Amino acid sequence: MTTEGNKLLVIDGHSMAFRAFYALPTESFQTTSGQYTNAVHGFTNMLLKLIREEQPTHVALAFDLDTPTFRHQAYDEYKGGRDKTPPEFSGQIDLIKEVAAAMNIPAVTMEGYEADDIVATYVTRAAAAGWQTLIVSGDRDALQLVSENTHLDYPTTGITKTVRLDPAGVEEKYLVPPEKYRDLAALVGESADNLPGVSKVGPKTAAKWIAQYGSAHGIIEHADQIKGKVGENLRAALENVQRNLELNWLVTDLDLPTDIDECVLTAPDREAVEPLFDALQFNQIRDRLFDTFSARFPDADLAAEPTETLPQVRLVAESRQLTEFFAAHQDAPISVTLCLDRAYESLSTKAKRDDAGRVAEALAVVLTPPGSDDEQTVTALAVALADADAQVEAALAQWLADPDAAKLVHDYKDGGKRLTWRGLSLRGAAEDTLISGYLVQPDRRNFAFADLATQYLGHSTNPGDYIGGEKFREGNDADGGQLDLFNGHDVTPGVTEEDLARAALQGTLLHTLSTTLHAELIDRKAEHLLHQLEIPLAEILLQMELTGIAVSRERLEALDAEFERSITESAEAAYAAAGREVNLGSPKQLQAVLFDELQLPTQGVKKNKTGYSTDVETLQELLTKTQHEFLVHLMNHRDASKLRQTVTGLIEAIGDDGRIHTTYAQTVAATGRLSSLHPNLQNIPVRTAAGRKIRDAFVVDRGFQTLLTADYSQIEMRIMAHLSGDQELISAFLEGEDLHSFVGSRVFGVGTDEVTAEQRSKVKAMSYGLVYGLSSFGLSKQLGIGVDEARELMNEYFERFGAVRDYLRDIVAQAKQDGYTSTIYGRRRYLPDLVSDNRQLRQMAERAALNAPIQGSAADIIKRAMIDVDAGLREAGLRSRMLLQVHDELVLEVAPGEQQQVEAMLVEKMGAAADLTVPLDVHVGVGESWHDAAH
DNA sequence: CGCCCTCAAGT
DNA sequence: TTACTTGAGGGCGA
Repeated sequence: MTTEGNKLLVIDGHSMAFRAFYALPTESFQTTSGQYTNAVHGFTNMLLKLIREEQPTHVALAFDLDTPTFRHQAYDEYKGGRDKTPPEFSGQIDLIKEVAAAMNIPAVTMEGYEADDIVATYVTRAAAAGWQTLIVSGDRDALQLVSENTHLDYPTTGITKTVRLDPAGVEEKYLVPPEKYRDLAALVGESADNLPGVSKVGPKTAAKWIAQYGSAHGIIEHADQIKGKVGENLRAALENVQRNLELNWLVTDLDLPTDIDECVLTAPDREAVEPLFDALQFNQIRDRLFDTFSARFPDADLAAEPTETLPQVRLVAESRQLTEFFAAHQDAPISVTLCLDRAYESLSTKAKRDDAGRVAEALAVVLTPPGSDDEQTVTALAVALADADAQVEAALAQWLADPDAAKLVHDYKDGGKRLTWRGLSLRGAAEDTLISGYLVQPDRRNFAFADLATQYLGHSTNPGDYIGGEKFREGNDADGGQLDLFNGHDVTPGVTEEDLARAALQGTLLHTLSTTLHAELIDRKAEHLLHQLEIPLAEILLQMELTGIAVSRERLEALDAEFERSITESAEAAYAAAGREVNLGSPKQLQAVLFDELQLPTQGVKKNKTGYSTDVETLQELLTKTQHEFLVHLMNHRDASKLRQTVTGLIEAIGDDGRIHTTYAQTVAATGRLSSLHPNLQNIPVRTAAGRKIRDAFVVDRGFQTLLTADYSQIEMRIMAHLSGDQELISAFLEGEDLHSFVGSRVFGVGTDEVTAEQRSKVKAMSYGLVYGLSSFGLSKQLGIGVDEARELMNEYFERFGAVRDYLRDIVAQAKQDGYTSTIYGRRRYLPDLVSDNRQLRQMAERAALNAPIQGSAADIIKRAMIDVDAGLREAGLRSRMLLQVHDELVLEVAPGEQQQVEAMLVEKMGAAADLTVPLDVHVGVGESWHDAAH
């Protein structure tokens, strides 16, 4: 029975599900019940796209089983060495099969065979019947099936991008025609299947041989004629090649449970789709599925669910509309979303990042009131910033700047900055879903609004541009047709009606999302962290970022030149010592020079994934052993390069105002710390003299008297004393003695003034190490002493400070029980890996559990201090201002005549920021530069 | 061009 | 086999 015109789509389900799994982030695709769905999501999308675009008449999915196949029986190590399937993936294959069932598409498996064999059998039958076939598979074995009527879609990146291969395509890409691909693969080997081939033989050599001898068998027969090293390798690996040939041959005559005729595509089973997609929380995909099939099967009952209704948006024409709107919604917060300039989206990521967001301007402000139950659609107002009249802009400006007018936002700090650049200001953030999302899930990487909406509201639509930038990942190409609804024309320069509607949609979702997240925070009694700590802090950080810190361009440029000279000199000296030029910044090339050419001893040298390490520690050890001159020049070169890199970064970051404006990331560090970026001002060198010169370039600006630094001394050990309640440690701080001398005296049983420098540095390393979960092994390495001596030191330490040991033990046990750690102020960090089967993961989580309450409490304390200091400055009517925060240090710029008052206020407020059983010691310094102020 | 790795700066 | 970060540059493969 020949049925010309039929077209079969056959998909290797396992390989494509895996591709989908790695292409999409797990954390963005999780149902409320916790089931991950990223692979299901990606796979289903891909399937629908293929059905829509390829219009197949027949569709089949092939899957592997967990049980061994005939290949495993023939070769024990087949597919050995593969990582275990990630737990997030498990169950998703079954869900994909359920999706297939709901769509009436067969998902075929065969005991003892792989998905590939099933694919091969379908392809063979379809070819015999004269059908066209499209294979979709991420497994290279499928290449051998390509023919005139059978093409292969092979994924390149992710799952969205594939390359379609016909016989010519296979030959172009893999250098041999499809029917010879097996021969090539057998020679080259297939690492994914743990099948080694002939060493040093890659596709090019293999293809050359195949051209010469016709096939792998031909090559084996003539193996003795092949010259050189590769010939030897070939003769040594003949068994491999034979075995590979037996294993990479696909079975084409399986007795499949579903014949190709039964794979005919029919309408999906609506009764099955609805509950399944409800459970998966796939709303957008459901619409797409019904759209796809209703075009194909007009008679089936597949009318799409009513499409989402975007909110109504009214463009404000006169200020009265705004004042009435504000009056009507006085009692409830209004969400504020921004339409950003889409023109910047086409810029490269590099260009966008270099200017740290300064490029994407706010073009329109959209204000959305809370929705009500009886009213499906709400009406939002939009103000076009480019062509609003003066009165409208004034009314908007007044409301935005009013701290008592409650707003809902996502990323207050970013939005506030963009509005400031347009001459507006933003105050009165009642809720910020960026921050509440972070407080709920501090380990999360990405807090894009759309992703939070997807996770918490199951709303996988495109809310468009919003405060915080970044469009919904799925992009617009899938629903590009929707633009027609709005004719796509701009209602104000750069902004279409759809943009406004999507911003308003985000506005309505913001109301729901903030309620959801807020409820979670109340549930864990952490709501005060949002309203009393993080949101007030965001306002302060916004001001600090806008203010920036003055630098001396001259000093930086002088340093740049100085370091550049030093780089050149040390490089030349290094080349002379090595006997040749080498890229000193390349660990790989250094390995060659150090260990091959210079023959430095490799014994005991630390290794990493690429071979012997070339980090400072290693280089220092080598220097001690060999005194080789190259090492000195290399290390000088390293130092100078690193310093120069910092300096050039700073010079590039100088703004038009002569100041450097960092950006604080408030939702990155899982412990609650801030981080600083573009540029990072929290890792400016300080330990070396050359490095400190860089700090000398941060200076007080005209109109101000001095820079001032205020830092907490040993805040983490003080928190340790407080949390553990260790009387000995507490008394150390109460007596105000040098901490490490005190600890040393107790550990070594001598008087505080008899502790030697060596003893002091040992217990100092130990004290700091404790906070990070240091082991005796680690301590021995750090101090360069034996493991036994390190263990002895730890025992002695814990003997004297027993409550510390108990605390550290209990904190891990408690975290294991609760699933999370808490800071003094209730900031949680969830550590699911504490119960992981993987020992390394588990131990990492245990160390994180030791550290999180301490580092996190320190972060909370300085945040509280910043809020109190800011209030102190304002209440006293001072002009002095905070510029930087470096974890336990604040840098301020002091106005003339305010120094004494500011100093006293800082010491008082920072000291009182937490009520611990030990005092908080604050050290203050002033000076013309950051370096001077720290001394 | 994007991704992974190594190295190094800070608290 | 010590926590938390940002960032540059090399090397490799798509």
